[in-house]
Amino acid sequence: MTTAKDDTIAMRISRTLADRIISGTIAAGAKLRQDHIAEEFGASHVPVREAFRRLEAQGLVVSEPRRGVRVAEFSLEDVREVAEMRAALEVLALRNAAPHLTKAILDQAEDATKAGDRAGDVQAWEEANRSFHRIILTPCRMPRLLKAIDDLHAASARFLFSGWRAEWDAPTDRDHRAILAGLRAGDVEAAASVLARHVQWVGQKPRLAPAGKVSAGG
Amino acid sequence: MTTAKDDTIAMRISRTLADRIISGTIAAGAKLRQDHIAEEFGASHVPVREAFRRLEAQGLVVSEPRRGVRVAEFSLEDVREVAEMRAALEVLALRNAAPHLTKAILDQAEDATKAGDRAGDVQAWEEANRSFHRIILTPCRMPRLLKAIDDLHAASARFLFSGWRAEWDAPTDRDHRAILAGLRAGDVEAAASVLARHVQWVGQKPRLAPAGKVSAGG
DNA sequence: TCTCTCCATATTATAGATAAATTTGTGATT
DNA sequence: AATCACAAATTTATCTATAATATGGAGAGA
Repeated sequence: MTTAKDDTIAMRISRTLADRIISGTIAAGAKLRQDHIAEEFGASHVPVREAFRRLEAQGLVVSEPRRGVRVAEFSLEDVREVAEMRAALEVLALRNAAPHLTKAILDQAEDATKAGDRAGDVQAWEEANRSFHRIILTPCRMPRLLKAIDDLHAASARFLFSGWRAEWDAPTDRDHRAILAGLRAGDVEAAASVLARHVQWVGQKPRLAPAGKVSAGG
Repeated sequence: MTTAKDDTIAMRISRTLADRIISGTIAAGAKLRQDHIAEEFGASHVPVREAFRRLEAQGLVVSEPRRGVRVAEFSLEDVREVAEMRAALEVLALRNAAPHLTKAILDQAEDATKAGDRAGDVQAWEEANRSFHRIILTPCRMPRLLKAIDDLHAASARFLFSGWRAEWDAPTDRDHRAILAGLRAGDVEAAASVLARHVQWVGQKPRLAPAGKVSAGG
């Protein structure tokens, strides 16, 4: 665990709040009151405010000048927007990563896919999905791009956890395998094409599930 | 002027510092000392810290945990990365903006191009160039995308102002006109293709100019 | 019922205290 | 005599505590 020592309190607060917002623990539109958060973390409001700025930049909260910050609402339009941005940027990343992909990396990605198959709940599946994307894109060696993709991924995950989309597991592993097959065959364009469609899938208009319980199994 | 009243001190500081960094008034690698900046703005260090977080998210400064923040260095690789990201995102924005483009908007964009022709220095030219892109992309109605493009544009401008590239005016107005022609003809793909090449032009390896004086005229 | 004023709550900013890191200076060893 | 190591001091970021400012609502009067 290298989580604790080298980074600032503001970072810790921002990460924790981001997790809560993404997982839906804090609902969209909820007011974030800095005094309460400060008290909860045993800190003062100044690092909390810094955390707010970071979350604002990630698009997870919106800040009205003298009225505080609220968890950002996200409409279906927002989800579609994020999905299209992800598609564009991940394709770019994959094209630049392709020359540096080794068999070992692809094997690692395949492991992540299998972990996704075994996942019992949305959290575990999302974790595996994120891993897959990160593994095949990181070798592009474009740090700014990767950070942008990460932020977009968080926004997507928020949507996923909200329960608007019940069918979270079926088509994805097929896509993952198709991407891997393309990469193994050296057909980067085919892989990129599947990736673009795959990423935008989450932005497709889903059949609205009552969100009560997200079906866990197969 | 609505600049002063409704937004916070941190916003003002962050905007001013961003301008300085982009224009090169503060050199890359320079340390930003919060007490000095606080004193200069007649404020305390807390809003300065908030401004730092915002600049960090924009990629204009890098923050080492207990050692302060420095103006971000940018290598040729970074410039290329930003250019590729801009190309991908601006093409996406243009495709989504196209259905909403009217003749009035395109005329406005043409005016911006002409303003670029008349520009006597890099600042004025960059202003006009930025206007052109903003005018044709804003109708895409994707706020998150537009903000991301804006940040990337700032990073590009930083490179331009640094004097690494002396020839800043020649090919661009031709590109702008080609984009407009494509849009007027309803050929969005052609326009998008020119736009992608146009944006990446700034990322091409330039012939290193001694940066002493950037040639002003045509 | 509408409006104006007053009060309460929460954000924003300031000043001061604490802790960490770099730098400088001194001493010892080669 | 020079260089390396260790320690003290200054500088700088980070955090806490406190004061000021703005906003929203409630209550009273027209």
